[in-house]
Amino acid sequence: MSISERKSREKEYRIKQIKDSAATLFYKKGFVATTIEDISELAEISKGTVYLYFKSKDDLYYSLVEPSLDKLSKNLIKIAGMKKISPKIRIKKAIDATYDFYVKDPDAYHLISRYDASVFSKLLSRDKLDHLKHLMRSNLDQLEIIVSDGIKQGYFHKHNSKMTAIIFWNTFMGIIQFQENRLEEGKTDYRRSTINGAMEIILMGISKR
Amino acid sequence: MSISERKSREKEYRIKQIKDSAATLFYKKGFVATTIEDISELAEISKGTVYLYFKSKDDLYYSLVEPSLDKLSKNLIKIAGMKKISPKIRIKKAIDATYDFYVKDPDAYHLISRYDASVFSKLLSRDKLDHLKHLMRSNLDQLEIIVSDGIKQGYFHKHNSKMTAIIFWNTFMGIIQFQENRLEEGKTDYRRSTINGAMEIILMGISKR
Amino acid sequence: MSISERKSREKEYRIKQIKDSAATLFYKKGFVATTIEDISELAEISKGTVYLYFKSKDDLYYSLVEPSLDKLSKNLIKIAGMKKISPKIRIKKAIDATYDFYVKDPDAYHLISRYDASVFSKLLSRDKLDHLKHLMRSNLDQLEIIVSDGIKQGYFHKHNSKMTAIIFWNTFMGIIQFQENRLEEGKTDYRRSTINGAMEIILMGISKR
Amino acid sequence: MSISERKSREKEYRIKQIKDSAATLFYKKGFVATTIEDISELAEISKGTVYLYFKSKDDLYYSLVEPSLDKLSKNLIKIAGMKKISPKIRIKKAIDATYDFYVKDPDAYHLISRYDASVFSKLLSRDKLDHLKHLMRSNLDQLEIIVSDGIKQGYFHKHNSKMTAIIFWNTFMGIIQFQENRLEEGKTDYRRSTINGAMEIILMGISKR
DNA sequence: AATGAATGAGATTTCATTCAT
DNA sequence: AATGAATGAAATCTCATTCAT
Repeated sequence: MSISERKSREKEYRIKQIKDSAATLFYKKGFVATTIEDISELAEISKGTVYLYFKSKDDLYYSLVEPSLDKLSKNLIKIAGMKKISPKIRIKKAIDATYDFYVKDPDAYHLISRYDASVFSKLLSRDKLDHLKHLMRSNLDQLEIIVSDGIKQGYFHKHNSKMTAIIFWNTFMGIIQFQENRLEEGKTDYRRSTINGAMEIILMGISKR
Repeated sequence: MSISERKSREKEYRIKQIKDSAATLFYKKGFVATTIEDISELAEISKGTVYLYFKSKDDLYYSLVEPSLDKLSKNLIKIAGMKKISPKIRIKKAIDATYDFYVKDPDAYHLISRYDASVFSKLLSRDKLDHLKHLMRSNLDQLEIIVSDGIKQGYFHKHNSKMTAIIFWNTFMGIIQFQENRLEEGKTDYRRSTINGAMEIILMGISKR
Repeated sequence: MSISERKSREKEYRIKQIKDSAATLFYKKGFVATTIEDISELAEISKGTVYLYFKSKDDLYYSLVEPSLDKLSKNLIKIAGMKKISPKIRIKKAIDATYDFYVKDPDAYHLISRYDASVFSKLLSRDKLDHLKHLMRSNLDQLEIIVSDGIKQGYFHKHNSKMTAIIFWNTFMGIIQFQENRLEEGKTDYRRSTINGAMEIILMGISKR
Repeated sequence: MSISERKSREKEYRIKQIKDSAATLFYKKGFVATTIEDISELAEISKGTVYLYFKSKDDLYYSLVEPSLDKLSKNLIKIAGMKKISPKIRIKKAIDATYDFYVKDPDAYHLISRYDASVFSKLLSRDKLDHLKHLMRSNLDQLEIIVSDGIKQGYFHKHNSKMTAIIFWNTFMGIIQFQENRLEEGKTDYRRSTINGAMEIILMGISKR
């Protein structure tokens, strides 16, 4: 391993350290309540070092949220576009993709699920804010597309497809939140099964027999 | 009217002024971004006066959230207890009560719907926090009771009743949030109709035919 | 004296305290090297109080420089406009006005004479910076007008009037600076007489005999 | 060329690179606003390397100002000492030397002309500060010597020679500053001609006919 | 009871300087 | 000799809370 390779690897590691610490704290205490000092202490570096790698606090937040959200967004777009696959299956795939994203990067998921534009409207630049909003909106759009396909193809009852997408989306978020609270209290992990059950109910509710 | 009566009435009015202003601003800008000065200006009083009636900023927040949440909570408990009425109707009544609460005091509703324990865990005392959690949990519990009754009485399929309650609850919150965003963009108001539609779908999903 | 009168008077006094401290320190150490903490300590108040009366550090600077510079500017405009008075006398009046300004508010004078746009271009808003530049430029313009009149009326040799104005202006500033250094070393005060002498030389240089 | 020779030459070059970059930036943005990083980037070296050759930021500034000022100072001393040449001609020579210095190394000139002891009194050590002051003072002294000779030899009116020197010096600086501002605005370059004109006026003012 | 001036702790951000490689 | 990552002191500014009037 060359020196530059090692340096580059150490740099990557340092960035990961900071991002991990930030994600943990943002999740635990919220964006505003988390200070750069908190982050630097958890990452066991100095305050200045954070600014070596991230232009500002909101830049750090953005760099944490954007790639994960972007990836999920692209996955959902791909799934929504699989027109040959039945809408019911596609819905399940979309749920799987979202759950997968949640399991692989829970911190990022929480940042997204807690996302509250009003908190950041002063801190994030217009561009960044709009981009995040766009991604958030897109996820809902993909679900809507699938539902809409299901209606057109006669699988689902005629419902407002946007509304139906909202039902899926919010139920997902709500169950994760609720089940996590249960987990904290030391109970059995029913996250995946509850999600599945809930999605079944909604699918049942919208499907023709 | 005696002098003390008038004084007492003025005091009540003053407190209402402060609470209204705080609720509006907490909703519009979020808890952290709202300053005591903002609140006092909107209430047309001085900063010091706020502290005459409320111990601290978070005490003000708590006194805003608690009674509203408490009232809704009591309503839902009453509805859940109407064992003679069919679970389907009771669900609808619960939804009506929540929607009513939302329409009559949107600011308070938003405070509740955006309630994020982690943000306040540093600001609110342990008991206050626990009490709020308890009320939030209770609302879900009432929905669960109704669903559970519906299952026992053979109206609904056998599902996890807690999960079903979550579906109702989060769908409600999600639709309000989404439709409000639409309203802000100048579009038609579909809040009530979308709520109704969504609840129908979920009821359809869980009901036997 | 009513309570509000006294309060208002105390407020004025507080503002004066801050301005005086700021002017002293800006002059002694320069704008950048002077911290808000320095100012607040000299004024025997807290940091926060400075921000109670001034929006920002540059706002404080601006509020210090602008009125004084504005007053001088207006005086010079008035003098330049006294077309019935001979240019020679008007030049002397202009010098008197500037010296008067210097004596009455030496701190403001020094802030102006040290004014270096490049230092403030990052700190002062475009508007404020442009306004200050405009005032500085105006002073030179008035001198130019008088010189120009003198040339038209045959009193002065044909010279570039702008250049001649620069000679007057910079000689004034340079002498003050030099003589102040001498004063610091405990020598006799020759400020006024040296200014007079210098102005005589320049007038001699440009006048026809 | 031996290895040590090459090394030494490279070292010289490196130092020149740093100094040039620093001079450019100090002039363009001012001492405080210029960061060591800015300088190292312009010099195309690393931050650490700057500290290999200069003890500190102010040491770099000093090493930039001192030699330039020293050279000008020596030139003026030489000119002032040319007792056989008429004072009028010597004044012109002194102006030429200063203008020459300005044209050949404008960055250094600006560092000197903007030199403000108060800003550096905290940054530079006592001796360094005193030495710079001494050099600045010397330049004025040489002009004074020439003027004084002119008075003694009956060419000039009896004036305070120090004051007359100040007039020359500050007029020079002021004109450069003013004409540079004009140049920035895209106007014609009148620097040299305006300097000449101004010096003529002052000479006229002090000369007997 | 009401005011609002004053406080000062604490947040974000910058940058000269150091030091291990 | 050269690098540039890391440091941490210090600067600006905000705002919940106090308190004299």
